Amino acid sequence: MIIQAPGTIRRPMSKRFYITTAIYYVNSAPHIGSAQEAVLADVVARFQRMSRGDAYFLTGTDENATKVLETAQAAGKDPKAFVDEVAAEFKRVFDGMHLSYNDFIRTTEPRHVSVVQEVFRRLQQAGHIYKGEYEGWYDVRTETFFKESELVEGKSPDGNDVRWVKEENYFFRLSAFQDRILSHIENHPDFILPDVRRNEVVSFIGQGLRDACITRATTGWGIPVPGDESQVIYVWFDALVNYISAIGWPDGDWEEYWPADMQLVGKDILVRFHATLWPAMLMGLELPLPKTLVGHGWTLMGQEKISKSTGNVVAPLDLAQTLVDRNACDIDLAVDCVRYYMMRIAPYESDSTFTFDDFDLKFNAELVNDISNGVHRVISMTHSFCDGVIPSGRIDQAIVTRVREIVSEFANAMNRYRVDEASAKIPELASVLNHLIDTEKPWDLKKNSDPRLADVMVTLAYVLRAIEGVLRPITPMLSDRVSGLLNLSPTESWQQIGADDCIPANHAVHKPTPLLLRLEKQKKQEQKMDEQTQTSENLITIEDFLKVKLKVGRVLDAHRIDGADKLLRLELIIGDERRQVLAGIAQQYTPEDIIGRQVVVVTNLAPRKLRGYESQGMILAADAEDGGAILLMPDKAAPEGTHVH
RNA sequence: CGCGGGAUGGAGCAGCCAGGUAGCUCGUCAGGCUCAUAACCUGAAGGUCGUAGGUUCAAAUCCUACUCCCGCAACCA
Repeated sequence: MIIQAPGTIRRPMSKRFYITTAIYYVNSAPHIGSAQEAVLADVVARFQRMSRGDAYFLTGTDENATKVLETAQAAGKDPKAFVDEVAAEFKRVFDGMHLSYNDFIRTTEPRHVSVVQEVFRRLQQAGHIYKGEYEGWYDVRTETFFKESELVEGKSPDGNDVRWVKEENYFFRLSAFQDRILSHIENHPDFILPDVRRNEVVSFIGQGLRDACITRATTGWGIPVPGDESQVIYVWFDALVNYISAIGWPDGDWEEYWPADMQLVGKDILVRFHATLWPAMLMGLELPLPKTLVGHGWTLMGQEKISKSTGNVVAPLDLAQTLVDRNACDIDLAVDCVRYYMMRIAPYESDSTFTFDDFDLKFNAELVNDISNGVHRVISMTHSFCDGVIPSGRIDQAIVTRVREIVSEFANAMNRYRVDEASAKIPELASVLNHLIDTEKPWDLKKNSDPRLADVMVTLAYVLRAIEGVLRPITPMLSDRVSGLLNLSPTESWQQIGADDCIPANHAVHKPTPLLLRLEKQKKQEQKMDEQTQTSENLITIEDFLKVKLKVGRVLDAHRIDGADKLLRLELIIGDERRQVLAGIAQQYTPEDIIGRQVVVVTNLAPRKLRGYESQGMILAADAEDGGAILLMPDKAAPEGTHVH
């Protein structure tokens, strides 16, 4: 959805306000955390369009990772078809969330690929890229490099033969930019926000930057290195370029956009990429750096980080749909309510927490009780006391002052990209409205035919109009409904908010209709059903289970591993087979404890290397409450190698 | 001593950088109102601001040490 926001009709300033999100890795559809970042940027963009008349908002997808190829193949799909599918899903969700992006870039698009290659060429010509070698002791069997210090008696830690191997790659002289980046950070306090993140960046860079290996041997997916088809460009080096490829660099009118005013990314990808590699790349290209990088925190699900593996993913559109299903409102408003909630809990310095209970709470308390009901009160009274016409009267100047104060606090927060702070101003404004109603008691004025009724009613309409305006960047559809009820056109520019003439004299409003309805307490039954659905989705068949080969084994020997305080290296005998298995039980069990004991072993688990040792299986243990492990063992001795079901 | 963040009434948070009566939301209790969606408004109770020292006329805020949590990184196959 490319939205021509009302504000953009006005003549853009010499340089446009350019805002970007990170581009999203196409492993799955956006969850509430990644969508939140995009909504955050959208809110800033919409605010800028209202306040300065213009903003250009870019988002997109990151599609060139080598992993994409594997994921697609695992799903039995052609990689291009796979990324097309996921990118389309991102667009569907972003459109559904009312994002007003001006452009959606995909890193597999030719317009991006050619620019990445051009960036590579220019940096190479300028001497910032050189061909180098990765070299080290290579274990051919496990395809792994080892340092001299990691070798055990001239062999790999697993006992495999190793040989000295060199692999050629291209390197970017990141180290050469270290001091320039540091001094830029020092001279531009707003370059990295918040402060916490800037400190992290400074500390990271201060430890010394190493040149970055920016190419990989090709696997047939990714952007080929110009002039060397045997290699593809490392996915991060490729992805960062999207911010300039999307605006047409090096041709076209990219200077209208660059440098970006605000680049919004998660704290995880700020330090190593957006605040180091990216500025260095730009310096190498002799391009100015973005004005501000914002590294936001995470929204956690309860106590846990949102992740696919723990299954706590909440799809934002599904969350909106639950509001519809619970008869709170229609889908357009439901989406806005999710947007509102996301902004209210938007993490900035620290992480924030999402819970369904908190969502219900803020929905009822703020969106329904304060805002929607406040709107309804004013419109209803206009009808029951003034025949549906806002009379002409004098707006209370004390209220005007208070409203303008809150509106300007909102704007100040938005200009510092503190959308969380800004959105907290909305219930404040609603509270001005509700408080005013209760203190002025229009019903008494009406009963006593007090002429002050007109003044009060127009003041109420004035506050309502301001709420409509301030809500607009966050909840555009809800704002439309409010201006609709007021029978006024949407507030277009920020300067109109709280203006003296924002309510026409003797203005007829529409009939009151509640916008949002309260949510009843989620019944326990429903929650139970949710749980059941989840479990049934997680059920496996007996065939699935039988894929896991479990056998009884005995611990022949056990050793601690230097530098590892949780891991034990166990020598197991399983039937006539011997295996080395690593287990994270060292804090509960000493080697002496378990030598000679029988354990249950998963024998067909793919081997994995830990601390330089290969683990060829997994022993079963229960999770103790304190996070420790409780080993499972046969009730009575069973011959080693016995199958377990 | 791997890096970083945090500890503030029952819950979730702000205040700390630029020391000076401890604030917000939710919850609880009491009252009010009736325009409105059992919504709204007012008031009250509830905190020795993790612990121990220090600096200062004055410390939630600055300094030191300690305890406990949480991210990341790893060593949770």
